[in-house]
Amino acid sequence: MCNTEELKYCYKYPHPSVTTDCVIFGFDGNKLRVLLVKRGIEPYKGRWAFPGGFIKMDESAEDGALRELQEETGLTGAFIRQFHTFSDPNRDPRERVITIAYYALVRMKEVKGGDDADEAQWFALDEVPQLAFDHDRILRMAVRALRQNIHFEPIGFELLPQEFTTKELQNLYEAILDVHFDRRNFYNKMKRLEMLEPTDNTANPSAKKEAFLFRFNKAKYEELKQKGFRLEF
Amino acid sequence: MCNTEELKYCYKYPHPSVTTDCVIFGFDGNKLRVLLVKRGIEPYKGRWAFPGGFIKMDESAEDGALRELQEETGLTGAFIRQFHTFSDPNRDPRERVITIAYYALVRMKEVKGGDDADEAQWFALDEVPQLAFDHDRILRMAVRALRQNIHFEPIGFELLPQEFTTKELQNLYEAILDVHFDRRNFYNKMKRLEMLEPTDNTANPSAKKEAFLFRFNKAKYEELKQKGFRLEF
DNA sequence: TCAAAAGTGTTCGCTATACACCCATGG
DNA sequence: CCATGGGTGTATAGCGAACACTTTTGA
Repeated sequence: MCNTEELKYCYKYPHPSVTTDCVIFGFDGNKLRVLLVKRGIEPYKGRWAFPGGFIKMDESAEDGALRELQEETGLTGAFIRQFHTFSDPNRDPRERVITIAYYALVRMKEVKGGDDADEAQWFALDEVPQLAFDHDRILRMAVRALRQNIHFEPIGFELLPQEFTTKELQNLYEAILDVHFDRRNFYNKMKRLEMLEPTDNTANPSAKKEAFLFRFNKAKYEELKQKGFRLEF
Repeated sequence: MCNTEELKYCYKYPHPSVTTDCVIFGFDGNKLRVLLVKRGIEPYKGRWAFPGGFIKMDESAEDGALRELQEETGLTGAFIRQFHTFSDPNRDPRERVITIAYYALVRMKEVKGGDDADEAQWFALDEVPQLAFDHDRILRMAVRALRQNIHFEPIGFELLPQEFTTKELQNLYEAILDVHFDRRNFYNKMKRLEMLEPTDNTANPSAKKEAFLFRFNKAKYEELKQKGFRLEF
Protein backbone atom coordinates (compact mmCIF):
# COMPACT_ATOMS: atom_id res chain seq x y z
CA MET A 1 0.00 0.00 0.00
CA CYS A 2 1.46 3.33 -0.87
CA ASN A 3 1.49 5.83 1.89
CA THR A 4 3.08 9.03 0.65
CA GLU A 5 2.48 11.31 -2.25
CA GLU A 6 6.07 10.77 -3.34
CA LEU A 7 5.76 7.09 -4.13
CA LYS A 8 3.69 7.50 -7.19
CA TYR A 9 4.94 4.57 -9.30
CA CYS A 10 3.09 1.50 -8.17
CA TYR A 11 3.14 -2.11 -9.29
CA LYS A 12 1.38 -5.31 -8.44
CA TYR A 13 4.68 -7.08 -7.85
CA PRO A 14 7.97 -5.75 -6.50
CA HIS A 15 10.35 -4.37 -9.12
CA PRO A 16 14.10 -4.07 -8.75
CA SER A 17 16.01 -0.92 -9.55
CA VAL A 18 18.18 -1.16 -12.65
CA THR A 19 21.41 0.76 -13.14
CA THR A 20 24.32 0.75 -15.52
CA ASP A 21 27.93 0.79 -14.38
CA CYS A 22 30.83 1.60 -16.61
CA VAL A 23 34.37 0.31 -16.25
CA ILE A 24 36.35 2.96 -18.14
CA PHE A 25 39.70 1.73 -19.40
CA GLY A 26 42.49 4.05 -20.42
CA PHE A 27 46.13 3.53 -21.32
CA ASP A 28 48.96 5.74 -20.13
CA GLY A 29 51.58 4.33 -22.48
CA ASN A 30 52.65 1.69 -20.01
CA LYS A 31 49.82 0.50 -17.87
CA LEU A 32 46.15 -0.11 -18.24
CA ARG A 33 44.14 2.19 -16.02
CA VAL A 34 40.55 2.52 -14.88
CA LEU A 35 38.66 5.67 -14.00
CA LEU A 36 37.09 5.59 -10.54
CA VAL A 37 34.92 8.09 -8.73
CA LYS A 38 34.81 8.60 -5.00
CA ARG A 39 31.42 8.11 -3.44
CA GLY A 40 30.09 11.17 -1.66
CA ILE A 41 27.17 9.49 0.04
CA GLU A 42 26.37 6.39 2.02
CA PRO A 43 26.59 3.50 1.65
CA TYR A 44 30.30 3.09 1.07
CA LYS A 45 30.83 6.83 1.42
CA GLY A 46 34.44 7.69 0.64
CA ARG A 47 35.05 4.44 -1.20
CA TRP A 48 35.96 4.36 -4.88
CA ALA A 49 33.50 2.96 -7.40
CA PHE A 50 32.73 2.91 -11.10
CA PRO A 51 30.59 5.69 -12.48
CA GLY A 52 27.03 4.63 -13.13
CA GLY A 53 23.47 5.43 -12.43
CA PHE A 54 19.84 4.59 -12.87
CA ILE A 55 18.57 3.75 -16.28
CA LYS A 56 15.80 6.01 -17.58
CA MET A 57 12.55 4.53 -18.72
CA ASP A 58 12.90 5.70 -22.29
CA GLU A 59 16.53 4.78 -22.92
CA SER A 60 18.23 1.45 -23.50
CA ALA A 61 20.98 0.30 -21.16
CA GLU A 62 23.54 1.15 -23.82
CA ASP A 63 22.18 4.67 -24.16
CA GLY A 64 22.22 4.97 -20.41
CA ALA A 65 25.82 3.85 -20.19
CA LEU A 66 26.81 6.30 -22.93
CA ARG A 67 25.00 9.07 -21.11
CA GLU A 68 26.78 8.32 -17.85
CA LEU A 69 30.06 8.17 -19.69
CA GLN A 70 29.40 11.52 -21.30
CA GLU A 71 28.51 13.09 -17.99
CA GLU A 72 31.64 11.70 -16.39
CA THR A 73 34.28 12.16 -19.09
CA GLY A 74 32.72 14.52 -21.61
CA LEU A 75 33.19 11.90 -24.32
CA THR A 76 30.40 11.20 -26.79
CA GLY A 77 30.05 8.09 -28.88
CA ALA A 78 32.76 6.23 -27.04
CA PHE A 79 33.49 2.56 -27.63
CA ILE A 80 31.54 0.54 -25.07
CA ARG A 81 30.70 -3.12 -24.70
CA GLN A 82 28.20 -4.76 -22.41
CA PHE A 83 29.87 -7.66 -20.64
CA HIS A 84 27.73 -8.84 -17.72
CA THR A 85 24.72 -8.10 -15.60
CA PHE A 86 25.10 -8.38 -11.84
CA SER A 87 22.02 -9.36 -9.95
CA ASP A 88 22.93 -10.70 -6.55
CA PRO A 89 19.97 -9.80 -4.33
CA ASN A 90 22.21 -8.29 -1.68
CA ARG A 91 24.74 -6.47 -3.79
CA ASP A 92 23.30 -3.13 -2.64
CA PRO A 93 22.47 -2.88 1.07
CA ARG A 94 19.66 -0.35 0.53
CA GLU A 95 17.42 -2.10 -1.92
CA ARG A 96 17.47 -4.57 -4.74
CA VAL A 97 19.59 -3.12 -7.54
CA ILE A 98 20.48 -4.96 -10.71
CA THR A 99 23.30 -3.42 -12.71
CA ILE A 100 24.07 -3.88 -16.37
CA ALA A 101 27.82 -3.46 -16.64
CA TYR A 102 29.76 -2.06 -19.60
CA TYR A 103 33.37 -1.43 -20.22
CA ALA A 104 34.53 1.55 -22.22
CA LEU A 105 37.79 2.14 -24.03
CA VAL A 106 38.82 5.77 -24.11
CA ARG A 107 41.90 7.88 -24.73
CA MET A 108 42.98 9.34 -21.43
CA LYS A 109 44.05 12.55 -23.10
CA GLU A 110 40.56 13.18 -24.40
CA VAL A 111 38.91 12.82 -21.01
CA LYS A 112 38.11 16.17 -19.53
CA GLY A 113 40.41 16.32 -16.56
CA GLY A 114 38.61 15.17 -13.48
CA ASP A 115 37.89 18.76 -12.45
CA ASP A 116 37.92 17.81 -8.87
CA ALA A 117 40.94 15.58 -8.53
CA ASP A 118 39.37 14.22 -5.41
CA GLU A 119 36.28 12.99 -7.16
CA ALA A 120 37.53 11.15 -10.24
CA GLN A 121 40.91 9.54 -10.65
CA TRP A 122 42.74 7.08 -12.87
CA PHE A 123 44.13 3.98 -11.16
CA ALA A 124 46.56 1.47 -12.58
CA LEU A 125 45.06 -2.00 -12.52
CA ASP A 126 47.44 -3.20 -9.84
CA GLU A 127 46.84 -0.17 -7.65
CA VAL A 128 43.08 -0.26 -7.47
CA PRO A 129 41.93 -0.01 -3.85
CA GLN A 130 39.08 -1.98 -2.39
CA LEU A 131 35.94 -0.76 -4.12
CA ALA A 132 32.35 -0.13 -3.11
CA PHE A 133 29.56 -2.70 -3.50
CA ASP A 134 30.60 -5.69 -5.64
CA HIS A 135 32.73 -3.51 -7.89
CA ASP A 136 35.85 -5.56 -7.22
CA ARG A 137 34.14 -8.47 -8.86
CA ILE A 138 32.84 -6.27 -11.65
CA LEU A 139 36.38 -5.16 -12.38
CA ARG A 140 37.70 -8.71 -12.53
CA MET A 141 34.97 -9.67 -14.95
CA ALA A 142 35.58 -6.56 -17.06
CA VAL A 143 39.27 -7.37 -17.43
CA ARG A 144 38.46 -10.94 -18.33
CA ALA A 145 35.94 -9.81 -20.94
CA LEU A 146 38.40 -7.33 -22.40
CA ARG A 147 41.05 -10.02 -22.68
CA GLN A 148 38.64 -12.36 -24.40
CA ASN A 149 37.26 -9.83 -26.82
CA ILE A 150 40.69 -8.70 -27.90
CA HIS A 151 41.03 -12.01 -29.71
CA PHE A 152 38.08 -11.23 -31.96
CA GLU A 153 38.16 -7.49 -32.34
CA PRO A 154 41.15 -5.21 -32.71
CA ILE A 155 40.13 -3.53 -29.51
CA GLY A 156 42.79 -1.28 -28.18
CA PHE A 157 43.13 1.10 -31.06
CA GLU A 158 40.42 2.93 -29.18
CA LEU A 159 42.92 3.36 -26.38
CA LEU A 160 45.75 4.80 -28.45
CA PRO A 161 46.09 8.15 -30.14
CA GLN A 162 45.17 8.33 -33.83
CA GLU A 163 48.80 7.79 -34.76
CA PHE A 164 51.04 5.56 -32.74
CA THR A 165 54.30 3.63 -32.87
CA THR A 166 54.46 -0.14 -32.95
CA LYS A 167 56.12 0.01 -29.57
CA GLU A 168 53.13 1.80 -28.09
CA LEU A 169 50.82 -0.77 -29.62
CA GLN A 170 52.92 -3.59 -28.23
CA ASN A 171 52.98 -2.01 -24.78
CA LEU A 172 49.21 -1.84 -24.90
CA TYR A 173 48.76 -5.47 -25.84
CA GLU A 174 51.24 -6.52 -23.21
CA ALA A 175 49.41 -4.45 -20.59
CA ILE A 176 46.02 -5.89 -21.50
CA LEU A 177 47.08 -9.51 -21.78
CA ASP A 178 49.79 -9.33 -19.11
CA VAL A 179 52.36 -11.09 -21.26
CA HIS A 180 55.58 -10.18 -23.06
CA PHE A 181 56.19 -10.33 -26.78
CA ASP A 182 59.39 -10.29 -28.75
CA ARG A 183 59.66 -6.80 -30.19
CA ARG A 184 60.60 -7.97 -33.70
CA ASN A 185 58.02 -10.72 -33.95
CA PHE A 186 55.29 -8.37 -32.87
CA TYR A 187 56.39 -5.89 -35.52
CA ASN A 188 56.49 -8.51 -38.26
CA LYS A 189 53.12 -9.92 -37.33
CA MET A 190 51.47 -6.53 -37.45
CA LYS A 191 52.98 -5.91 -40.86
CA ARG A 192 51.73 -9.24 -42.16
CA LEU A 193 48.20 -8.52 -40.97
CA GLU A 194 48.31 -5.28 -42.97
CA MET A 195 46.00 -3.60 -40.52
CA LEU A 196 48.50 -0.84 -39.83
CA GLU A 197 48.73 2.00 -42.29
CA PRO A 198 52.06 3.80 -42.35
CA THR A 199 52.02 7.58 -42.13
CA ASP A 200 54.71 10.03 -43.15
CA ASN A 201 55.23 11.09 -39.58
CA THR A 202 57.74 9.94 -37.04
CA ALA A 203 57.92 10.13 -33.30
CA ASN A 204 60.86 10.49 -31.00
CA PRO A 205 59.55 9.37 -27.67
CA SER A 206 62.79 8.78 -25.80
CA ALA A 207 65.54 10.25 -27.91
CA LYS A 208 67.61 7.86 -30.01
CA LYS A 209 66.25 6.78 -33.34
CA GLU A 210 62.94 8.10 -34.61
CA ALA A 211 60.03 5.67 -34.96
CA PHE A 212 57.42 5.55 -37.70
CA LEU A 213 53.90 6.42 -36.77
CA PHE A 214 51.08 4.17 -37.90
CA ARG A 215 47.36 4.54 -38.17
CA PHE A 216 44.79 1.76 -37.74
CA ASN A 217 43.44 0.66 -41.12
CA LYS A 218 39.80 0.03 -40.35
CA ALA A 219 38.88 -0.84 -43.93
CA LYS A 220 41.44 -3.62 -44.00
CA TYR A 221 40.17 -4.90 -40.68
CA GLU A 222 36.56 -5.03 -41.89
CA GLU A 223 37.75 -6.90 -44.97
CA LEU A 224 39.61 -9.46 -42.88
CA LYS A 225 36.69 -9.88 -40.50
CA GLN A 226 34.50 -11.16 -43.32
CA LYS A 227 36.75 -14.13 -43.95
CA GLY A 228 36.42 -15.20 -40.33
CA PHE A 229 39.79 -14.11 -39.06
CA ARG A 230 41.18 -14.19 -35.56
CA LEU A 231 43.83 -12.17 -33.82
CA GLU A 232 46.20 -14.72 -32.45
CA PHE A 233 48.54 -13.68 -29.66
CA MET B 1 -0.61 7.95 -7.42
CA CYS B 2 -1.72 4.44 -6.84
CA ASN B 3 -5.37 3.86 -7.22
CA THR B 4 -6.12 0.24 -6.42
CA GLU B 5 -5.42 -2.02 -3.50
CA GLU B 6 -3.59 -4.38 -5.85
CA LEU B 7 -0.73 -2.05 -6.69
CA LYS B 8 0.97 -2.27 -3.40
CA TYR B 9 4.65 -1.94 -4.41
CA CYS B 10 5.36 1.75 -4.82
CA TYR B 11 8.50 3.68 -5.72
CA LYS B 12 9.50 7.28 -6.11
CA TYR B 13 10.78 6.64 -9.64
CA PRO B 14 9.51 4.24 -12.29
CA HIS B 15 11.08 0.79 -12.19
CA PRO B 16 11.32 -1.61 -15.11
CA SER B 17 10.29 -5.22 -14.89
CA VAL B 18 13.18 -7.66 -15.05
CA THR B 19 12.92 -11.15 -16.49
CA THR B 20 15.26 -13.94 -17.48
CA ASP B 21 14.98 -15.76 -20.79
CA CYS B 22 16.71 -19.01 -21.50
CA VAL B 23 17.85 -20.25 -24.90
CA ILE B 24 17.99 -23.99 -24.37
CA PHE B 25 20.32 -25.78 -26.76
CA GLY B 26 20.15 -29.49 -27.41
CA PHE B 27 21.81 -31.79 -29.91
CA ASP B 28 20.04 -34.60 -31.74
CA GLY B 29 23.19 -36.20 -33.10
CA ASN B 30 23.12 -34.14 -36.26
CA LYS B 31 21.71 -30.72 -35.70
CA LEU B 32 21.73 -28.15 -32.98
CA ARG B 33 18.22 -27.55 -31.67
CA VAL B 34 16.52 -25.05 -29.38
CA LEU B 35 13.55 -25.62 -27.12
CA LEU B 36 10.68 -23.19 -27.71
CA VAL B 37 7.35 -22.77 -25.97
CA LYS B 38 4.18 -21.55 -27.57
CA ARG B 39 2.69 -18.47 -26.01
CA GLY B 40 -0.82 -18.95 -24.68
CA ILE B 41 -1.58 -15.31 -23.99
CA GLU B 42 -1.30 -11.96 -25.66
CA PRO B 43 0.82 -10.31 -26.81
CA TYR B 44 2.20 -12.59 -29.50
CA LYS B 45 -0.34 -15.28 -28.56
CA GLY B 46 0.37 -18.44 -30.54
CA ARG B 47 3.92 -17.39 -31.38
CA TRP B 48 6.93 -19.39 -30.24
CA ALA B 49 9.29 -17.94 -27.67
CA PHE B 50 12.00 -18.88 -25.21
CA PRO B 51 10.96 -19.95 -21.76
CA GLY B 52 11.49 -17.27 -19.17
CA GLY B 53 9.82 -15.29 -16.48
CA PHE B 54 10.06 -12.62 -13.86
CA ILE B 55 12.93 -12.64 -11.50
CA LYS B 56 12.03 -12.95 -7.84
CA MET B 57 13.23 -10.37 -5.36
CA ASP B 58 15.28 -12.84 -3.35
CA GLU B 59 16.99 -14.73 -6.15
CA SER B 60 19.81 -13.80 -8.50
CA ALA B 61 19.24 -13.82 -12.24
CA GLU B 62 21.18 -17.04 -12.49
CA ASP B 63 19.01 -18.69 -9.86
CA GLY B 64 15.95 -17.42 -11.69
CA ALA B 65 17.15 -18.84 -14.98
CA LEU B 66 17.88 -22.18 -13.34
CA ARG B 67 14.44 -22.18 -11.77
CA GLU B 68 12.74 -21.48 -15.08
CA LEU B 69 14.83 -24.18 -16.69
CA GLN B 70 13.86 -26.64 -14.00
CA GLU B 71 10.19 -25.82 -14.39
CA GLU B 72 10.39 -26.22 -18.14
CA THR B 73 12.64 -29.25 -18.57
CA GLY B 74 12.82 -30.86 -15.16
CA LEU B 75 16.59 -30.48 -15.17
CA THR B 76 18.40 -29.26 -12.08
CA GLY B 77 21.87 -27.79 -12.03
CA ALA B 78 22.10 -27.49 -15.80
CA PHE B 79 24.98 -25.73 -17.52
CA ILE B 80 23.94 -22.13 -18.18
CA ARG B 81 25.79 -19.04 -19.23
CA GLN B 82 24.62 -15.44 -19.18
CA PHE B 83 25.37 -13.87 -22.54
CA HIS B 84 23.53 -10.57 -22.86
CA THR B 85 20.92 -8.30 -21.34
CA PHE B 86 18.30 -6.85 -23.65
CA SER B 87 16.94 -3.50 -22.67
CA ASP B 88 15.34 -1.80 -25.64
CA PRO B 89 12.55 0.34 -24.14
CA ASN B 90 9.99 -0.99 -26.60
CA ARG B 91 10.89 -4.66 -26.70
CA ASP B 92 7.68 -5.52 -24.84
CA PRO B 93 4.54 -3.68 -25.99
CA ARG B 94 2.89 -3.82 -22.56
CA GLU B 95 5.45 -2.23 -20.32
CA ARG B 96 9.15 -1.76 -19.91
CA VAL B 97 10.76 -5.18 -19.51
CA ILE B 98 14.48 -5.77 -19.34
CA THR B 99 15.54 -9.37 -19.83
CA ILE B 100 18.75 -11.02 -18.74
CA ALA B 101 19.36 -13.76 -21.28
CA TYR B 102 21.07 -17.09 -20.67
CA TYR B 103 21.81 -20.03 -22.84
CA ALA B 104 21.66 -23.56 -21.49
CA LEU B 105 23.26 -26.71 -22.78
CA VAL B 106 21.25 -29.83 -22.03
CA ARG B 107 21.00 -33.42 -23.19
CA MET B 108 17.75 -33.75 -25.09
CA LYS B 109 17.22 -37.25 -23.76
CA GLU B 110 17.18 -36.00 -20.20
CA VAL B 111 14.53 -33.39 -20.84
CA LYS B 112 11.17 -34.55 -19.64
CA GLY B 113 9.23 -34.86 -22.88
CA GLY B 114 7.31 -31.70 -23.51
CA ASP B 115 4.18 -33.26 -22.02
CA ASP B 116 1.98 -31.24 -24.23
CA ALA B 117 3.63 -31.46 -27.63
CA ASP B 118 1.79 -28.30 -28.53
CA GLU B 119 3.35 -26.28 -25.78
CA ALA B 120 7.06 -27.07 -25.93
CA GLN B 121 8.99 -28.29 -28.94
CA TRP B 122 12.53 -28.68 -30.19
CA PHE B 123 13.40 -26.79 -33.38
CA ALA B 124 16.49 -27.22 -35.53
CA LEU B 125 18.33 -23.94 -35.84
CA ASP B 126 17.44 -23.57 -39.51
CA GLU B 127 13.78 -24.32 -38.91
CA VAL B 128 13.05 -21.81 -36.19
CA PRO B 129 9.92 -19.81 -37.07
CA GLN B 130 9.53 -16.12 -36.45
CA LEU B 131 9.56 -15.65 -32.70
CA ALA B 132 7.75 -13.42 -30.25
CA PHE B 133 9.15 -10.11 -28.98
CA ASP B 134 12.83 -9.63 -29.89
CA HIS B 135 13.57 -13.32 -29.46
CA ASP B 136 14.88 -13.64 -33.01
CA ARG B 137 17.65 -11.26 -32.06
CA ILE B 138 18.17 -13.03 -28.77
CA LEU B 139 18.64 -16.30 -30.63
CA ARG B 140 21.22 -14.81 -33.00
CA MET B 141 23.18 -13.42 -30.09
CA ALA B 142 22.96 -16.73 -28.22
CA VAL B 143 24.39 -18.64 -31.16
CA ARG B 144 27.15 -16.10 -31.54
CA ALA B 145 27.99 -16.31 -27.85
CA LEU B 146 28.01 -20.10 -27.97
CA ARG B 147 30.37 -20.05 -30.95
CA GLN B 148 32.70 -17.65 -29.21
CA ASN B 149 32.73 -19.47 -25.90
CA ILE B 150 33.48 -22.80 -27.49
CA HIS B 151 36.97 -21.51 -28.19
CA PHE B 152 37.71 -21.05 -24.52
CA GLU B 153 35.69 -23.76 -22.82
CA PRO B 154 35.12 -27.30 -23.96
CA ILE B 155 31.44 -26.53 -24.10
CA GLY B 156 29.51 -29.19 -25.86
CA PHE B 157 30.31 -32.10 -23.67
CA GLU B 158 27.23 -30.93 -21.81
CA LEU B 159 25.25 -31.69 -24.96
CA LEU B 160 26.49 -35.24 -25.43
CA PRO B 161 25.80 -38.37 -23.42
CA GLN B 162 28.38 -39.34 -20.79
CA GLU B 163 30.10 -41.61 -23.28
CA PHE B 164 30.30 -40.72 -26.93
CA THR B 165 32.19 -41.51 -30.11
CA THR B 166 34.57 -39.11 -31.77
CA LYS B 167 32.18 -38.95 -34.69
CA GLU B 168 29.38 -37.70 -32.44
CA LEU B 169 31.74 -35.11 -30.98
CA GLN B 170 32.75 -34.01 -34.44
CA ASN B 171 29.13 -33.76 -35.57
CA LEU B 172 28.46 -31.55 -32.60
CA TYR B 173 31.32 -29.20 -33.27
CA GLU B 174 30.37 -29.02 -36.92
CA ALA B 175 26.77 -28.23 -35.99
CA ILE B 176 27.75 -25.49 -33.58
CA LEU B 177 30.37 -23.84 -35.74
CA ASP B 178 28.68 -24.61 -39.05
CA VAL B 179 31.87 -25.87 -40.66
CA HIS B 180 33.26 -29.21 -41.81
CA PHE B 181 36.33 -30.96 -40.48
CA ASP B 182 38.35 -33.79 -41.89
CA ARG B 183 37.39 -36.85 -39.87
CA ARG B 184 40.96 -38.02 -39.37
CA ASN B 185 42.41 -34.63 -38.43
CA PHE B 186 39.67 -34.09 -35.91
CA TYR B 187 40.37 -37.48 -34.40
CA ASN B 188 44.11 -36.85 -34.20
CA LYS B 189 43.66 -33.41 -32.69
CA MET B 190 41.38 -34.72 -29.97
CA LYS B 191 43.90 -37.40 -29.15
CA ARG B 192 46.71 -34.90 -28.96
CA LEU B 193 44.74 -32.70 -26.57
CA GLU B 194 44.32 -35.70 -24.28
CA MET B 195 41.01 -34.39 -23.04
CA LEU B 196 39.22 -37.56 -24.09
CA GLU B 197 39.46 -40.57 -21.87
CA PRO B 198 38.99 -43.91 -23.60
CA THR B 199 36.53 -46.35 -22.10
CA ASP B 200 36.31 -50.08 -22.60
CA ASN B 201 33.01 -49.75 -24.35
CA THR B 202 32.22 -49.55 -28.00
CA ALA B 203 29.26 -48.32 -29.95
CA ASN B 204 27.82 -49.48 -33.20
CA PRO B 205 25.67 -46.63 -34.29
CA SER B 206 25.05 -47.49 -37.92
CA ALA B 207 26.24 -51.02 -38.37
CA LYS B 208 29.70 -51.54 -39.87
CA LYS B 209 32.76 -51.26 -37.67
CA GLU B 210 32.40 -50.60 -33.98
CA ALA B 211 33.63 -47.29 -32.57
CA PHE B 212 35.33 -46.65 -29.26
CA LEU B 213 33.41 -44.68 -26.70
CA PHE B 214 35.13 -41.81 -24.94
CA ARG B 215 34.46 -39.80 -21.85
CA PHE B 216 35.37 -36.17 -21.24
CA ASN B 217 38.40 -35.88 -19.00
CA LYS B 218 37.57 -32.85 -16.91
CA ALA B 219 40.70 -33.08 -14.78
CA LYS B 220 42.91 -32.87 -17.84
CA TYR B 221 40.91 -29.93 -19.11
CA GLU B 222 41.29 -28.02 -15.84
CA GLU B 223 45.01 -28.70 -15.98
CA LEU B 224 45.28 -27.36 -19.52
CA LYS B 225 43.20 -24.31 -18.71
CA GLN B 226 45.79 -23.16 -16.17
CA LYS B 227 48.48 -22.80 -18.79
CA GLY B 228 46.28 -20.49 -20.84
CA PHE B 229 45.22 -22.85 -23.53
CA ARG B 230 42.79 -22.35 -26.37
CA LEU B 231 40.72 -24.74 -28.41
CA GLU B 232 41.63 -23.93 -31.96
CA PHE B 233 39.35 -25.08 -34.75
C1' DT C 1 33.91 -59.98 -51.52
C1' DC C 2 32.68 -55.53 -51.34
C1' DA C 3 31.38 -51.21 -49.25
C1' DA C 4 31.21 -48.41 -45.32
C1' DA C 5 33.03 -46.74 -41.16
C1' DA C 6 36.80 -46.35 -37.81
C1' DG C 7 41.59 -46.11 -36.39
C1' DT C 8 46.54 -44.80 -37.65
C1' DG C 9 50.43 -42.67 -40.11
C1' DT C 10 52.67 -39.42 -43.54
C1' DT C 11 53.55 -35.27 -45.98
C1' DC C 12 53.42 -30.39 -46.85
C1' DG C 13 53.01 -25.67 -45.92
C1' DC C 14 52.28 -22.02 -42.85
C1' DT C 15 53.38 -19.42 -38.87
C1' DA C 16 54.79 -18.64 -34.12
C1' DT C 17 59.12 -18.25 -32.01
C1' DA C 18 63.86 -17.28 -31.40
C1' DC C 19 67.41 -14.59 -32.71
C1' DA C 20 71.11 -12.20 -35.95
C1' DC C 21 72.03 -8.08 -38.33
C1' DC C 22 71.93 -3.31 -39.88
C1' DC C 23 70.68 1.65 -39.41
C1' DA C 24 70.01 6.04 -37.04
C1' DT C 25 70.73 9.10 -33.23
C1' DG C 26 72.63 11.32 -29.05
C1' DG C 27 76.13 11.52 -25.72
C1' DC D 1 82.58 5.54 -31.35
C1' DC D 2 79.57 3.34 -28.68
C1' DA D 3 75.20 2.56 -26.39
C1' DT D 4 70.39 2.64 -27.22
C1' DG D 5 66.37 1.95 -29.76
C1' DG D 6 64.10 0.90 -34.30
C1' DG D 7 63.52 -1.69 -38.73
C1' DT D 8 64.38 -6.02 -41.49
C1' DG D 9 65.67 -10.87 -42.49
C1' DT D 10 66.35 -15.86 -41.44
C1' DA D 11 66.23 -20.54 -39.41
C1' DT D 12 63.64 -23.96 -36.72
C1' DA D 13 59.91 -26.30 -34.63
C1' DG D 14 55.17 -27.34 -34.20
C1' DC D 15 50.66 -27.65 -35.83
C1' DG D 16 46.76 -27.65 -39.16
C1' DA D 17 45.19 -29.41 -43.56
C1' DA D 18 45.16 -32.93 -47.04
C1' DC D 19 45.29 -37.59 -47.84
C1' DA D 20 46.92 -42.90 -48.14
C1' DC D 21 46.56 -47.12 -45.80
C1' DT D 22 44.71 -50.74 -42.76
C1' DT D 23 41.13 -53.06 -40.07
C1' DT D 24 36.58 -54.49 -38.87
C1' DT D 25 31.94 -55.65 -39.83
C1' DG D 26 27.43 -56.36 -42.20
C1' DA D 27 25.14 -57.31 -46.43
